[in-house]
Amino acid sequence: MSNMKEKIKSVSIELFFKKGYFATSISAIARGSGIQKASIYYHYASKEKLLLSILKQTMDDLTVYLKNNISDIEDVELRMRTAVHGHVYFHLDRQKETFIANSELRSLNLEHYERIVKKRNEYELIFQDIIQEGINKGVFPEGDVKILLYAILSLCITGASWFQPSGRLTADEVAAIYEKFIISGLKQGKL
Amino acid sequence: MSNMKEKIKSVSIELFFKKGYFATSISAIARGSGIQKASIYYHYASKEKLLLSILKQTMDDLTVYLKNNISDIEDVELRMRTAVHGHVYFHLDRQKETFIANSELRSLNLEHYERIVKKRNEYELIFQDIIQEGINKGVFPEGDVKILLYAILSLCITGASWFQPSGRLTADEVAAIYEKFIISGLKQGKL
DNA sequence: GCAAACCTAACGGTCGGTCGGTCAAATTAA
DNA sequence: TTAATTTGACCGACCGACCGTTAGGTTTGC
Repeated sequence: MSNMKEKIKSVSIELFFKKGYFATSISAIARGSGIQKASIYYHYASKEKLLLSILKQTMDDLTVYLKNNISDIEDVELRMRTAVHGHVYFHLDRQKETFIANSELRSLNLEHYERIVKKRNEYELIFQDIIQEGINKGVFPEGDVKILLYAILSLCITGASWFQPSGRLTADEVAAIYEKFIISGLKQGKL
Repeated sequence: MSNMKEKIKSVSIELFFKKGYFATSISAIARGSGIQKASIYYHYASKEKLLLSILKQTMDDLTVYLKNNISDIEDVELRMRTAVHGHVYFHLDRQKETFIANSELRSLNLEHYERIVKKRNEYELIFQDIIQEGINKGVFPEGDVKILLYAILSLCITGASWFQPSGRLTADEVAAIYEKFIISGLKQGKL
């Protein structure tokens, strides 16, 4: 993997995050990368393939990260805590990519869209299984698993949109706050 | 206000919601409205003014709705409950406009952007005041007001992105669930 | 000397926006 | 009451700018 290919990707992440996919031109990406726009096509077949490559990598990294985090944790509550913490942390740590992954899905064509959604579903299923197991074992009270799932995931995801790395709280601190908040909510009572 | 002007706006909301602002062309809006694209400019001075008009109206309606809801409620906890419930309900009831208002802010130029952000800040301040008053009066425990605020607002807002009006839950039911969840979280303990 | 990495130049197409004109309905003037 | 004029709503044709993309030539490092 050449340096320039990575450079183009990181410049694209910056611009897609700030302006959005459609509002970002290939020329702007080229300008930011210090090359001519035609040269982009030596590294990426099309603008959409460039976006796809960002989304694909982000989703893959996210899933691997989650699996590694919870793989050898037996206790359901602790597994949930760890999963939430990691979820938040990843979304804050890689704020721009995850924001793009959530806002530019619709910019993909149908085939690519379905490829990414499939990955996202696999990721969500891991969370859903933990919640369900928690309910089955009586650790969490009965509740609407789907609503719980979406509430948890979206709460953490939007955290990424206001979080400022230079702010007074670190990603780990925010993750800890959210972890506590969500576990409280989960154990609180019927949602 | 002519019929066609409203028609153009509602078609735009539909398209901006589905495809995004930049991915929606004036031609497409015209096609959906049953007129030629030149005629759009009889009703709106530019594409961006059209977007601005949607965002402006949505934000104004949202603020009026909130103020009306909580105006004569003395008890802080009840005021917070009502505010949250109304916030969620509005975002579900007018799902598409609120989604656009949150995703297409960056599509505005600086001047228009600041106009809308100012409105949003006013809205958020109402919430923040309720939280702060609750803390002052000891109804809610000490906590980071800003983080609480953003957690609450964003949780409700993202609800609008997965909510399906034809689904098994009504907007009011979802609002009730979120209301309970958030109040629990607020009263739970230090965030 | 060869291939990877980059360039210049240009392509067709679409974009937001403008222009002058049409045409029925409303308004005014006779 | 009718003729003349204005107005509101819209259209078809067109503009320059910019878009993503391609073709083909040039440089650079091994």
